Amino acid sequence: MSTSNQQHKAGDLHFLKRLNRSAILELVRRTPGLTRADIATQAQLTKATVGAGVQSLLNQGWLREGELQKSSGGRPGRALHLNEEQHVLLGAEVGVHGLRLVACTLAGQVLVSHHEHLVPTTPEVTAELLGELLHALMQEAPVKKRRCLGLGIALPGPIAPNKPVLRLAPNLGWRDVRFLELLRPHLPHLEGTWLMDNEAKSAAFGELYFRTGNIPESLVYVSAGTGIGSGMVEGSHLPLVTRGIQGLAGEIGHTVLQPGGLYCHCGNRGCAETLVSGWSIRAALGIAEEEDLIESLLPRLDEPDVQVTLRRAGEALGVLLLNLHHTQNPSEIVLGGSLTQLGAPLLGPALDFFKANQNRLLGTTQQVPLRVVQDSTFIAARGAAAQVLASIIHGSSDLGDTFF
Amino acid sequence: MSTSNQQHKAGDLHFLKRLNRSAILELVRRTPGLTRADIATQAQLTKATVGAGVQSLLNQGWLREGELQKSSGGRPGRALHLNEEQHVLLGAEVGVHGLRLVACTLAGQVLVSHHEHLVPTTPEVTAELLGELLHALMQEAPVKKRRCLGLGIALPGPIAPNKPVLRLAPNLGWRDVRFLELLRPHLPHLEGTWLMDNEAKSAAFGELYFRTGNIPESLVYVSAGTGIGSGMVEGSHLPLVTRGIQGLAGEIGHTVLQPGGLYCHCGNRGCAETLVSGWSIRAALGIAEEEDLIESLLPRLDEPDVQVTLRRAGEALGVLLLNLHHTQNPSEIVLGGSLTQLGAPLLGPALDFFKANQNRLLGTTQQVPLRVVQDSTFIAARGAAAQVLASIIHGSSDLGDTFF
DNA sequence: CCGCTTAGTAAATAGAAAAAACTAAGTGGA
DNA sequence: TCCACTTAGTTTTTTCTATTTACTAAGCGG
Repeated sequence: MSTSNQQHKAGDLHFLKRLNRSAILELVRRTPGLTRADIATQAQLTKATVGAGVQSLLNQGWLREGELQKSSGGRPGRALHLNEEQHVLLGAEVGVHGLRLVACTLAGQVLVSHHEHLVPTTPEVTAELLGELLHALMQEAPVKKRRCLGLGIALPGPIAPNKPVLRLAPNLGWRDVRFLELLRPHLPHLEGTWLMDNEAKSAAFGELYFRTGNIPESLVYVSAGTGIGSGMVEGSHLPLVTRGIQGLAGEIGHTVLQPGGLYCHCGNRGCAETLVSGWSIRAALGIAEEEDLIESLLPRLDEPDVQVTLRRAGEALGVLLLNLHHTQNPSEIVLGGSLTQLGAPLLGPALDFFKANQNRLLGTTQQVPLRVVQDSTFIAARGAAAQVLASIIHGSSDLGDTFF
Repeated sequence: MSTSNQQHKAGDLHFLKRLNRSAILELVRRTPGLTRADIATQAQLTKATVGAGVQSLLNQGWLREGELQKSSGGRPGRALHLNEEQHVLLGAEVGVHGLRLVACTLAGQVLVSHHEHLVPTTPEVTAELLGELLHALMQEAPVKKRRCLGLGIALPGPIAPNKPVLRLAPNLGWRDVRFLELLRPHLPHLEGTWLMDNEAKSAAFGELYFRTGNIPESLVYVSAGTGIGSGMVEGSHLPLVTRGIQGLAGEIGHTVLQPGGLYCHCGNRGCAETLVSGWSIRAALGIAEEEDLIESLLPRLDEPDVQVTLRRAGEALGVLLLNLHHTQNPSEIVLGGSLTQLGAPLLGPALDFFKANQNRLLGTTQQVPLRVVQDSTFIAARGAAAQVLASIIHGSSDLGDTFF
C-alpha cells in the first residue's frame, strides 16, 4: 500500500458504523466460525449491533452462515465464515527473472497462479506483458465468475512514500517508474483498488494478514534473492508496514556489516549484499548472469569452493538476522527468496549463528520463530493481494461501502 | 508506554465522542492558535460538533481561548490554545549515574527539573530515593498548584511488552524489576497514569510528540552513553513506539558490526558497543569506572590516542546511523546521550560517514535531518512525561473522560 | 449604512448503538 | 413429558451523537 498517514482521526456516525462493520468482518476473517455472540463479546458491542452488522455483511456477500455450534446448555450459535465464493483478489510480482501472478480468495487461498519467466526489459514492455497475463488469468473459470476487488503489484525496489512510484529497482535497471499508470491502459476494465509496494513488504504483509488463529504482533519477511531486502509489519489487527521517509526501510542489504569491505553496486563498501546475495555468490564463484544461479549451484553443493562461499554467505545472513532481532525484534521472522532453495549449506550457518546469539542479551531461552519458506514463488504476489483486501476493509476505498 | 495492541477496534457512541474530542485537543496541541472553524475543516467535522467539543474542553480546563484572529472579510475567529496552567506531567529517568526529574506542561515546557547524581544501587533504594525527590518536586510552587496527570519513568534497558517490567539494565546490574510497584508505596497520593519505558524510546516519543508545526512522520532517537540504544516512533498523529516482542527493538548497541570482533559484555562478538560506547572508550583508554568519562576526556581531546579512539568510535557510530537509515529510514534522527558532549572528535567522523553515504542507494541529494542534542539530560524524562499525556489523550485512561 | 463574508451558536433532525423485552432453541432434571 | 434454566439472536424502544438548517455575531468594503 503506497498510502500513508491520514490526517488526524475524527469521525461521524457513518464512520463509526463502518468501523464496526470492519471489526466484525475482521474478527470472522481471523477466526472463522465465530458466532454473533462471540463477536459481541470480543468487539465489545451489543448483540443488537452485531446482529445488524452481520446481516448486512451477509446480504452483501462478505460473510456466509455455517453450521450450528455445539450447545453448552442454551441455544446453539450459528457459525459465521467468510464468503469466499463471491470475491477475488489479484496480485502480481515483477521479479528480476519473471512475473508471478495470483488470484486468491478473501482467505488468501490461491485459486490460480502463473509464473512467466522473462529477462528484464523496460517498464513499458513489462507492463504490457503483465497486462496480457492478468487478462488471461481473469478469464480462467474460478476467477471469471467472481467480483474482482482490485490488484496489488509487488516490485523489487523501494517505493516512494505516499505516491505509487517505484524509485529504483537496481536489478531491473529501472528508476522512478509509475508502474500502475503504465499498466492501466492495458487493463481498462479492471475495477477496484490498485496499489503497488515493495516485494518484501508485500510478502511480509501477506504472511501476517492471511494468518488465522494465533496471530503474531509483528513479522519481518527477509527476501534473499539477487539482492537482500526485508519488510516489517506491526500490529496484529491492522498490520502497519514500516516504509520510511524515502521508502528505504528494510533495505538491509545495504546495511554495512564490514566497514571498509568490498565495494557494493551502491558505491558504498562492506554492505551486507557484498557478503550475501545472488550477485555476490555469482561474483565469488564466477557464475555468469545468463545462467540460473540456483540451477547451476544445486548440483555443485558438494564442491569445496561452493561450500566455503555459501558458508561465508550464510554467516553474513546470520548476522543480518541477528541485527534485525536487535533493531526490530519482530515476533516472527520469515525467510524467503530464491536463495533459500540452496538449503543447509547456506542456511545452516545462518540459523546456527542466529540461534546461538539471539538470547545473549536477555539471558532467556525464548526462541523467536524463524520459518524458512522453501518455495516463495508467489508469496509477494499473494501479499500484494492481501494489501488490496486490507485497504478495502480498513482503508478509505469505496468498496468498503458494500459493508452496509 | 508499556501498553500495546488492544483487541480489535470497534466502538460505541461514547467512543466516537471521545475520539472527536481527542482529535480536537490534539489539533490545538499541535497547532496552537487554531480557531473552531480551522478545526472543523481539518478534522472534517461540522462547526456544531466542534463548537460543542471545544466548549467542554474549555470547561474542563484543557483549552483556553486566546486573541481574535485577523479577519479576512468576515467575522474573525477566536484562537484556541492549550490551557497550560491547569495540569502538570511528571517524568523521571533512572540513569546509570543519576536520577533526572522533570515536571512539565501539556506543551512539554519544563517547569521544574532536578538532577541527582548517584552511584548505581538496588532498585528498592533507588525507588525510595526517587519517591522522595518526586515528592519534593511536587511541593515546588509551579507544580503544587496544578493537577498532576501522571508519572512516566524512563529506564536504561529493555522493557517487557504489555507489562511494566524492566527486563534487564546491564549498566545498573538490574534484572526483571517491577519499578512502578517499588515506587508506588513511596508516592501513595500521586494519582493519574503511571507508566514506564525504555529511555531511548521515551526520548524518541517526547521529541516527536511535543513537536509543533511541521511534524515528521517518524523519528529515531539514538542514545549514546554508557551503552548505545535507540528508539523509533512512527506516525505523526499518534506516535507508535516500536518495542518488539521482547522489548529488544532499538538495541542497536548489540547489532554486530564486526563479525568475529571483540567480545561484548553480552557474550557475543563484534557488537557495535565494543566499538562505540562509554564503556568501550573507557576500555580503550584505560579510564576507571570511578572517574566521570566526559569530564576526564574533555581536557584530553588533543591527545593522539584519545583522538584515534574517538575517531574510530565515531566511524562506528556513523555506520550505526547509516544502518538505521537503511533499516528504519526515519524522517528524522536525533542523537543524544552523554557522549555527544565529546563533540567533533567523536561526532565529526560519524556525521561525515553518514552524510557521505546516505544517498548512495537512491542517488538523490535529500538529506535526512540529523540533530545532535548537546544537553540531553532531561530528554528521556520529558519524553516519559509526554507518554503520560498521550496515554490520556489517545489511550484508555480514565482521565480522558474529563474531555466531556 | 448596507450588502457580503466568515465565525460561531441554537434548535430540529437523522441515524447509530444501547437497552430492554422478546423469541428461539438447546440442556438437564423431575 | 414437562418445565426451569441457559444461551443465541431479534425486535422495539430509547438514548445519544453528529448533522442539518436556521440563526446571530462580527468583521470587511463600497
